[in-house]
Amino acid sequence: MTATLADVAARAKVSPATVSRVLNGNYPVAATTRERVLRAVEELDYVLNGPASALAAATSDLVGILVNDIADPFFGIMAGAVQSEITGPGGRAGGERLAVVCNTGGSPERELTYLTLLQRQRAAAVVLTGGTVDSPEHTEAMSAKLRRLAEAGTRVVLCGRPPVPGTDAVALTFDNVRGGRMLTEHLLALGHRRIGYVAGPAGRTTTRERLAGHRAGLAGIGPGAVQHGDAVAHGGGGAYAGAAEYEGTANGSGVGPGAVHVLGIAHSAHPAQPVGAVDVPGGTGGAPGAVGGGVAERSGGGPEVEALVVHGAYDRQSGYDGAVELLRRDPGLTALVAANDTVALGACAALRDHGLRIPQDVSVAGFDDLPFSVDAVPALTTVRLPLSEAGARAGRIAMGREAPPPGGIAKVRGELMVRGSTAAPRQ
Amino acid sequence: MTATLADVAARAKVSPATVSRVLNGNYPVAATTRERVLRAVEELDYVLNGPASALAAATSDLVGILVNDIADPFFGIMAGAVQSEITGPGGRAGGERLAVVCNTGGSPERELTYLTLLQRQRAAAVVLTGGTVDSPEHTEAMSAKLRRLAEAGTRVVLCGRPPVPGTDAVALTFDNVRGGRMLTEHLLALGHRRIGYVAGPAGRTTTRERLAGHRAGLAGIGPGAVQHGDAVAHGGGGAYAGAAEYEGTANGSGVGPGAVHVLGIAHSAHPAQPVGAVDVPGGTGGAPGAVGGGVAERSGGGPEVEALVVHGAYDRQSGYDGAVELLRRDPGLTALVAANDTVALGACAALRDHGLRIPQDVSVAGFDDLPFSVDAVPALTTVRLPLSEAGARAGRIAMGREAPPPGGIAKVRGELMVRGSTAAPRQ
DNA sequence: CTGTTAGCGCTTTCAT
DNA sequence: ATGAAAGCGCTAACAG
Repeated sequence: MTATLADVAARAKVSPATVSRVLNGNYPVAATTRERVLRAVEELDYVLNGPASALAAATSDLVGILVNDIADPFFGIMAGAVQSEITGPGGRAGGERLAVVCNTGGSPERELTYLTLLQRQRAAAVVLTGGTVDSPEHTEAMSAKLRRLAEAGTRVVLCGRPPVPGTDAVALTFDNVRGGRMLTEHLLALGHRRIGYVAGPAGRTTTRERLAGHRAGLAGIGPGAVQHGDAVAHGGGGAYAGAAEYEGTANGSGVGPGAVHVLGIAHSAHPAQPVGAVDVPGGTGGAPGAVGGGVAERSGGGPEVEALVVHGAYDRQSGYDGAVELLRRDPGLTALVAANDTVALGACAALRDHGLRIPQDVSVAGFDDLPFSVDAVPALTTVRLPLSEAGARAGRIAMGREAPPPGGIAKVRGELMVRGSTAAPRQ
Repeated sequence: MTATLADVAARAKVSPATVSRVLNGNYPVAATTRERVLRAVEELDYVLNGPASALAAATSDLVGILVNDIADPFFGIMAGAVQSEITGPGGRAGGERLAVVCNTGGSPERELTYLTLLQRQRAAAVVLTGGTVDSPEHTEAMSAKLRRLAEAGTRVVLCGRPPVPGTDAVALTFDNVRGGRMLTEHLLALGHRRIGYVAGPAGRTTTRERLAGHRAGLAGIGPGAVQHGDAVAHGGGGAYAGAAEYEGTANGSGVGPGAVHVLGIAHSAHPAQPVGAVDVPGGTGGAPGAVGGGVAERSGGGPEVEALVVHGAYDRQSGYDGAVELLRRDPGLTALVAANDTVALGACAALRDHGLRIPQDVSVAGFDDLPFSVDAVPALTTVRLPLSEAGARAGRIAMGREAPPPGGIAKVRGELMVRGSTAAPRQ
């Protein structure tokens, strides 16, 4: 019923091979012949059979993009950027490449399943975005799977995810540790000493990294401990650049024009009143990225700082619940750091519902700098991640249009955006 | 290099046919044989060749999802919902179906191109989300393309998009007209008479529909003109149900428990000072969904109401620019309706930058009720669209797991969410 | 520059 | 319940 290449060949009075050559355009064909073929294609309304083409050529036009949750702009922005780069001529028969977006919900099993499915499709490339479950088993399984994909000729790029040992998958990782640290150091510099932290789901790389940054900040670890000067003023879009000890390949957009270099000055912290982390009751059900959620952990903030940490999903509800819980644990806290902007918004809502003003009573900080964050009232202090740029770069690398970073790993930095939601604590 | 079905067959000492049958599981195979085959698959780390399978079986596991902008949660939410429904066993060899998300950027050409690409892949189904360019040419081209896809066995479902005449594609359309009207009637009922409207890009279905609703509201057209009672109170999540004259299949989530039936009462509008629509200068460049943007149109609000309409892209910047422009045209306006929530947020920012308070000085309303809208300060009055439910339904229909609505067309209603951003005008 | 000839790896009658 | 064999529609050597 549907026209085939042979039909076109017959109508154009050429061989199937010639039609194929015209369509793929990678082979010299006489202009007049090409004309004839193209006309036949038109007349027959012929559309190439993708599977047949892929089978014969042993390659496909499909590019897989793994995301935890496509409804979350964090992933949507990256996926869109990847997609914009894989697009354009280059696929078979002059066609474009198609993005297969796989929603894993953060589940390790689904990640693996989708990878198999993409392998089955003989995907040209696969881009894995965002964090993942942080366990040796999953890492091992992932490693094996990615190795197999690579063997089969599929290019693998990680975007916003830690490198996978044992593979040569290119990794564009976000420097979450540094970002988390900048945020907390910013708050410490403002004078905050009782800082709550609404973390993401336990057992995930992003959660762990950001939390580690927070703790490093609290502990005033190393020469990088900072004190802000002018950049502390809120309301603007102040930029922050870490000191030189932060290694890693910097992403081009990491440092704004108003960058402020900071010095290593240790903080005297509030006398400790150690508090173990608690989980947010409820609120994490069914949320994408909600994994585990029952793991309590001890604060690593050292004896001089008070640590208040709760875990929850990467969603608004968890932010709300987490803030409520933290307020219960320490009604005197003066600042809240959230796992990301969405969580921060939820936390803001909880604070308001408790009659607390932001930032007069409690400062709030997020992470990611999603588009809506600047429109929060007050605008959210956060760490801007160059999601779009990173996604685009991942896409180009996946297409072989850009050389991978040296060593196959690039650490992409975020930029501290100091805005209205953080200020010095009262009195 | 990669193992093939034949390799598995050899190792399991059966014929390729048997391996195929085991893998696809739609055929009786002796338990012991199956065991043997499965073990061979394991041992060889065999992964089915998708293209070969699709070629032989003449079907694929791919489902296309067309979106204007995957980075926009409006589309992300729908795409995610579609994806969650097409997932699960049912594809070839027990594998799942894969979602091919195509970012059209709102471009008609790209819509058509992607449809061809999906046809080439012999996609099992295609779901087209959101509005599109509203021209006879594009509709005609679309119609032809969809017809051809349907002929080739691809199921086509429209989600949040008007039906395409000449096709039997199932359409789940949003009742944007009604939503737009509810919003404007809500403002009129509050006492507003000088209402600005920041519309989407000219020439798009969604823009046209929402604007038509706005104008219908202004004109107090027909028996459906409304006056709100208790539901007007802001701050809550009041629900609104239109009068019975609204035909169309109602979506289950369209009407909340607190629905208020309204009566046909005409509004006396402010003496007219007709103002033609103007375009937002700049700000629409490169934005997804930005199409045209240079088309001026006359107000259709009738002689008794003052119409202030500007067009722009569906993004924050357009909202900002649009509000600035409207304020310039009429510094005395008391309310602003935006094309969607994102645009509304931009408008809010502009108002604040002009020293205007929301809602005391100017009321603002959006459309869609995206997740962040409730966290705006004040929370945004808007029309909630059941994006997730609609997407899920579209997915099920595309999979043949749910019967299409009678006539192949269902009108999905939005729900008016009255919140803090709208109030009675001053004095 | 164009035609011929083999497959690519799998599914599916049709036998047995 | 299993095997044999004939393609599915296209590409890619290899001739010419």
